[in-house]
Amino acid sequence: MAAPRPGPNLSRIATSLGVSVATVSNALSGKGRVSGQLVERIREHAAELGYVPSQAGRALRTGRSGVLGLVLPDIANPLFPKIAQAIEFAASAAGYGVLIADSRGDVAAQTEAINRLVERGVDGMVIIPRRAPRISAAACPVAVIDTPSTPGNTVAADHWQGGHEIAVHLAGLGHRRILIIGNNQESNVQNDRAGGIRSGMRPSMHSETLWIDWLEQENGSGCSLGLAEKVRQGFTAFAALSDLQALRTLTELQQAGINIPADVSVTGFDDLIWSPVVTPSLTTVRMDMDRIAEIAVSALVDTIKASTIREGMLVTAEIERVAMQLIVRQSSGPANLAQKTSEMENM
Amino acid sequence: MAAPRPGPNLSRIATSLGVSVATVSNALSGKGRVSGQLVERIREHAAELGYVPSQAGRALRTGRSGVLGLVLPDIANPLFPKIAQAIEFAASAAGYGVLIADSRGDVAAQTEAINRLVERGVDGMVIIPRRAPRISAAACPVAVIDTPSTPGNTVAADHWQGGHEIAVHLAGLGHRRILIIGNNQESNVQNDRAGGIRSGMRPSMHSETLWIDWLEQENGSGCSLGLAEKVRQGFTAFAALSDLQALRTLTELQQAGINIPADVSVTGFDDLIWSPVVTPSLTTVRMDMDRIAEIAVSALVDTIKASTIREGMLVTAEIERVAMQLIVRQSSGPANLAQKTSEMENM
DNA sequence: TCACTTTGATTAAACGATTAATCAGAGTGA
DNA sequence: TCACTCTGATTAATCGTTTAATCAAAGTGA
Repeated sequence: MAAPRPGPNLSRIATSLGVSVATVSNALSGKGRVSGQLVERIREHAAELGYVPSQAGRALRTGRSGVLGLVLPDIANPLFPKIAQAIEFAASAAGYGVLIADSRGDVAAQTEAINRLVERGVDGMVIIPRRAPRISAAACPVAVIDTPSTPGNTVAADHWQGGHEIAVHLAGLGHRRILIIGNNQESNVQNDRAGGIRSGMRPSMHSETLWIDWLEQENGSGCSLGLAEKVRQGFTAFAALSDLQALRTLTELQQAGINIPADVSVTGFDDLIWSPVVTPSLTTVRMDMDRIAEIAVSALVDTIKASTIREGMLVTAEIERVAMQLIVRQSSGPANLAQKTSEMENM
Repeated sequence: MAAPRPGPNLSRIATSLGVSVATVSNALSGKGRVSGQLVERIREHAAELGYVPSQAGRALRTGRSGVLGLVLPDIANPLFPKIAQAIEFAASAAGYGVLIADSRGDVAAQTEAINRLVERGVDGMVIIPRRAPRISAAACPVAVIDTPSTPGNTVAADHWQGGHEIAVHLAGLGHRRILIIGNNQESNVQNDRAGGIRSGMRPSMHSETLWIDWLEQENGSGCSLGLAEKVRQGFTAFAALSDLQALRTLTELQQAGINIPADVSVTGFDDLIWSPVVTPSLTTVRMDMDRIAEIAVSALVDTIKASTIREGMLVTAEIERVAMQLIVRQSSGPANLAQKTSEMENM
């Protein structure tokens, strides 16, 4: 009735070679004391038989599952593919598998999702929170990727600096009135990005911030952002806090007959998949997700290896902020101003 | 040195209540023969201690890990969040965890990714292939989600019917010349969608197909699609085979000063995240990923439970095609023709 | 009362790997 | 030759769960 055995196991290899299981285990893991000659014979034979160690057996004995959890409270975020890919890549390079857990945006379900991961015996988890929920200390090491200003953050892109780059870029192009377009004011990430933009503006410049969530609460989702009116008010640059909002901005302006970048400039954040292929292609700022993931995972793995028992704790990394990179494309250009004196100031 | 013990286990509960481990196991699983009274006492005490069964121990004994693998050869596909979310939801409802594996587009790495999953002891896997690579029979049941026309497909959206819906919609609006815009001709999904569109056209209608990959191989990635020229040639409808291409089409036309939907119509596929919020919002066709995932996962789980040993096989489901739903938004409208006789035919 | 079934529990053997402890034999120096 | 250290291997315990086999006691029918 019970499952016979799919593949070969240590003892099969052992009896087949006339040695003990311990020797086989030692030979394959490189621990213990086995003569080089025998090691080679065992390795060869194991490869021949297509031996794959049973994770279950190993996990039971060592107390380590070799699996990390990835918690995404907002899997629908278009940033997700990049994050998932980067984490999966870094984890599998470190010999770990990645178990995903999603709470479909529901904050209450996040705790449940985390518990599910713990029950499955993950050795640690990477959490990408949204709107900074309190990370309830789980029963394993936890690395948080959000933004440097979030308490408990392990590593993240330097969203503030990214915003700064955008502002400096726009200032250099002569823009004086910038409309910052965000989604939700409670997002730490978006706030840092907006703060960074403001910090990079010159004293002579002016900015306003428009939060789409507020607007949609009044006018319904998918409503117009009223950007044509903003153009009339003298805004020449629209700095969205995410490429999704940048796209929305871009198309709304285009539909209103406003030319980009001739009339106004639009910038985004994150360099999402569509950014290079829309017309005009989007000037944006990119986070080095591979590097962030690599730092987060290696910090997590270090903590896992250091802790003798499975205890809950927030992981810290040496480098906790990774610079964002400005990608200048077609959607940003020189400000279309009556008096172009501002360019002079730049020299 | 070795991990002491994080939580309580069966034997701790057993000794604490003065019964045997087997009895505790039976009481908690509802198998064997235990008096109702004792069952209750054991359950209470287990809950009190916060007992969580060790997956490792269970997996070792039963040969089942309770984990499914999700293989995405192209995780960067913007469709991924929806798929991942739906699969994860269906799997966790069925009591399974989801381990992701990605090959970063590299076809060769796909086999390696599958092997990694097998090594981790997944009970089965869901594979979403791209460009129909041969699914090398893995050492476990496999459900394939691609398109009904792919051999070995388990369940998928009815891409053909989705295309048909698009064509009927455009025909009803009076369009006569349709440009189908796809990415890659080798994709089964895109071919089925295109075929569906052609099948829904009336005899009087004409279509051409433009494959972006070809164009980019000549002109570089991110190049113009030359759509303004197509408009001059009399095309009034642009049916993209994915919302990403639809977006590219939309913005290129807008930038050329062509109004949508007044001058021409644009449609997409998949109802991706930006489709409702761009201006004009995108007419598209949506697949019921939740239902597809539910069918795939439950078929997979059935097969897993039926097979005594872990054997490789392609899973089949009762329902293998799920209808797509047309979402009419602002980007499609009546054809702007010189002679509007075509509308008459529709009556 | 005896043979037999039913009930409610226990015993013990796996599953497959890791690893501390042990051991036989060979080599070494005095 | 004796005592000692290495080397290279084996033994056996252990992780936590499941489950077939066993068993004692109680109930049943003749």
